[in-house]
Amino acid sequence: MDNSNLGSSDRLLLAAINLISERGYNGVTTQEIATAAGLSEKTLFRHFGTKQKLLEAAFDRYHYAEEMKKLFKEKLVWDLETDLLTVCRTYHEIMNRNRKMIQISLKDEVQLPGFKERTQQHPLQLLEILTNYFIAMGEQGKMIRTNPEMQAFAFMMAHFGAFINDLDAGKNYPHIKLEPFMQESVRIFARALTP
Amino acid sequence: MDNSNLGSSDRLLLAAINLISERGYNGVTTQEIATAAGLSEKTLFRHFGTKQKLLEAAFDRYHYAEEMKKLFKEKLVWDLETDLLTVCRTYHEIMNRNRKMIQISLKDEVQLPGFKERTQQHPLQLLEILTNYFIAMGEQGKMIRTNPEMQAFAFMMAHFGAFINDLDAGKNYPHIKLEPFMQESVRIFARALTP
DNA sequence: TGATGATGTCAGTAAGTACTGACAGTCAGA
DNA sequence: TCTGACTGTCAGTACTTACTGACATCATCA
Repeated sequence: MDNSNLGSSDRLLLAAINLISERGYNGVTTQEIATAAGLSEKTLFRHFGTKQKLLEAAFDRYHYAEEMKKLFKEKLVWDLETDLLTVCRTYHEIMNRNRKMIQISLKDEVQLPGFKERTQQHPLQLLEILTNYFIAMGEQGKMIRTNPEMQAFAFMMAHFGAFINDLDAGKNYPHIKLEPFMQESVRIFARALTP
Repeated sequence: MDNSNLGSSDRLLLAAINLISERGYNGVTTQEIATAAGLSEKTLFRHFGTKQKLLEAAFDRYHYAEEMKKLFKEKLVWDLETDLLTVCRTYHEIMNRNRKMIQISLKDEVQLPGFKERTQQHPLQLLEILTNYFIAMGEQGKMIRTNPEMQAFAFMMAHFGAFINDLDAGKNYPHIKLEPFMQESVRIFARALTP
């Protein structure tokens, strides 16, 4: 990765995220991070003071939140199959942007207060939005009215599972691709939930 | 945990699995493992030689495989809803037994050849079995015949996601319990896949 | 030119940690 | 009672690693 156009802090942050997401916090040395950033270890400490603060800075800078609600409100067209596809496309998009942070949070040897909570904010938000959407669809007679939250949860879990499964560059099930999976899962849920 | 009835090796293995699954390989010292086992560090090295070999021994001893196929062949009754419930119950059972090993494998700082592969053997097996089951059900006219592998994959991913989500003692969605989730997911897939 | 700010080099400290050797204690079984 | 297997203690080695201080370099800009 050539980040020579970026400032030193940014290069260090990116290198830290890359390495830590692959090998874990304790599996990477400050020396390695600095070298990967094309800088000296001394510079790393001049910028961030400690290794822990480097990770905190990376965390503050590269997490994306709050965009979920907006994305949904603007895009839904109140057709179950269409909307489910939008939802899971958006979901995978956001999860992919946060991929490395989620990987770090999964490994999670570090004791960063609020680290896990913040990376897991998105799924929680999505569950709430999707549940409300299912309820509204039920009231419009476009969906069966049985167990909206659990159904939303099941839909989410299917895509969460697929995302986690794909974290290591999709090595588990190499013949299964994301796009057809999204389409089939939407078909299944649409058929099951349509009155 | 009181394992005073077990032999020294077993106590060390159990302590290692517990600690490493929580904090990662590099996050735990041999001293801590020995203390947690109620033994001295020296004894740990007398038994296993190196920290790495301790983990390998734990891995060899506490992974469960090969039982999936048997379990299924004996239990299926060729009714979609019943069988799906059996499948996902068995799945969660096996995943839970392997819980700590899967956690270690997720953190995965260690370079154990074949470690990930072996912990991920079960899902692969299950996908194959479930796909063949879907095909057979289709031939019997008890299921729609469209995309059996992807449908099996979607069902698996839903439960894989739910399992991973539950790994940290179910802290993410505390109000959602496993059993009702299993039932609802089975209902969804049964409704979607029945002709 | 000279000052400033960011960086590199290098030597070094302090702590942690995997791992060893020597020696002693305990306890079951012959 | 003797033996042998197992364990603990303790001191210590060798290596790694987060982090620091002193000093040099270099580009920019007034």
